[in-house]
Amino acid sequence: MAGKADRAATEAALVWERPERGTRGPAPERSREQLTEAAIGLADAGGLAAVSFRQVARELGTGPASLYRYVAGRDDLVDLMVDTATGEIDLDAELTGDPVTDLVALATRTQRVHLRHPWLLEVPPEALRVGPRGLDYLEFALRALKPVAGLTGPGKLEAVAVLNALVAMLSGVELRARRSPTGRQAAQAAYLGAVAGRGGHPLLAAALAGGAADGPADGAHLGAGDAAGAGAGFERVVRRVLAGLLVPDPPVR
Amino acid sequence: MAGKADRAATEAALVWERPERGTRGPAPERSREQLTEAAIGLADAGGLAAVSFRQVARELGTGPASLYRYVAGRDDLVDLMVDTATGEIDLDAELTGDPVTDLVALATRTQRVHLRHPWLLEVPPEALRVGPRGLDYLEFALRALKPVAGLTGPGKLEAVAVLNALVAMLSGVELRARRSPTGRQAAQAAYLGAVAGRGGHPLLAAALAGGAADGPADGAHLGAGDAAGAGAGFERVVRRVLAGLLVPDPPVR
DNA sequence: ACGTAACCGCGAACGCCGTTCGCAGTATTT
DNA sequence: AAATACTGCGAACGGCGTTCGCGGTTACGT
Repeated sequence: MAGKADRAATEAALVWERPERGTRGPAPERSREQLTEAAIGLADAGGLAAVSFRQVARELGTGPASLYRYVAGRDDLVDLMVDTATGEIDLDAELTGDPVTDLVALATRTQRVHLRHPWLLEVPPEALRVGPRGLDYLEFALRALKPVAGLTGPGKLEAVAVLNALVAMLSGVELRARRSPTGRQAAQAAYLGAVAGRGGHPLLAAALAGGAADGPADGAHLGAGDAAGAGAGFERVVRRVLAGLLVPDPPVR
Repeated sequence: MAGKADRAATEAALVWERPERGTRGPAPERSREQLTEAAIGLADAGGLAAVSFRQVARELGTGPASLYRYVAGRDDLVDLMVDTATGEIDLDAELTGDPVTDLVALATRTQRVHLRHPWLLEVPPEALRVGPRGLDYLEFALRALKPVAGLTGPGKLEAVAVLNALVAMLSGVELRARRSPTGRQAAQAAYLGAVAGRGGHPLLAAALAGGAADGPADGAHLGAGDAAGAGAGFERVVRRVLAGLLVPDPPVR
């Protein structure tokens, strides 16, 4: 009784579980890989918003409806894009055996991918989206975490999640620092400066204006939480966070 | 020469810099606050996607076009929503003087707001969006960070950014753990389990299946990076990360 | 005092979006 | 040879953000 409806509901909800093509009809003229490639191209150029079924279809010389033979909807396409980008992270690096060092290196390689594909930061993190390459990534990170004693399995996964969130955020900072500020961004900076001068937020004003020990810090060229010597600071911040997260016995105070 | 065009380009790009109403015409029948309230109501119920100009207008008994008298576009509305939600974070708490303790407390209060307004996690972090209450929040965080010696001003802002990213991620974990898994989520969990059983990712399989020291960890009830005893673990993780981030001299190795 | 400039409300419309339907054509199974 | 399961895709649906333009209203400039 439940069999059929049950199967229809649970069966193949994710792309990874659906076969790329059936065994019956004519050979498909395109492939998931082609769709993904076209979509990533569009996203690299114009952000995730530029990835519409209509645009992707145009890129491939067909109509939007045709894409549904390869993919169940836009979500599937994004899944494929994310997993493909994840696959660009090099997982062949040798491990030194020191988890912090190895994860910092992994984070650096991950950030490079983020900088190459800024749309990754626009992907809504609501639904998780872990495909085959994502699983390889997790497995690699867990391998790097193997020597850590004080953490349970789920605890290690949580550490990886923290690392990913950290890399994403720092990549966003770096991206905004590189791009010449768009209208909105300039407006935010201006607003921030204006409020800082208004006197109600002295510490914020001080933090924005001064105190850069090593880098240029005129202040206005960066966004809000963005003010930081991002380039060289990346490894430093990641290392510190990981060190704090992985120590067997946390500092008590 | 540049005066007019320049002003038109830079003038009042953000909601906070535009007056709520002019001095000329009839009094507006509604207010930005009402729009914001309606929008937040819709978002609380149906996610950020449920916040459309048409829906908000319907909620207020008018047409979509009318809203443009209060707000320049959807982005402005989201700005208002975020800042209003930020205002729900209590900033009247006494500071103990220990930055880590004070920031952990702040993080906990922030998480409560995230859990009350899950749509906050769906807000694209691309554009920063810091309004008046956001500034108050930053000022408060910087006040808590005042005793920290080894960090420059921008460095402190960076630390706050890390904290926020961390809270957002952990809130997402907590939210997914509470909600009964939707179709997609269940599918992800099933896929994860299937791959774990396939043998190619032994460490991942182990991490998913075992090793929960204190909480229920059957594995399937959680998503991918989500496996963790999230509830009680929140403070622990935040404390560790902050401790690592704020130590004057980072561990060398 | 009064003309006019600036503002409010809003119906109608534009161009985009994701997605569904249905049909003609094609390859495989029975 | 019939049945079956697939492919490609034109047409259409409902929803979206946003713009235009118009009639009515208020306050400023003189």
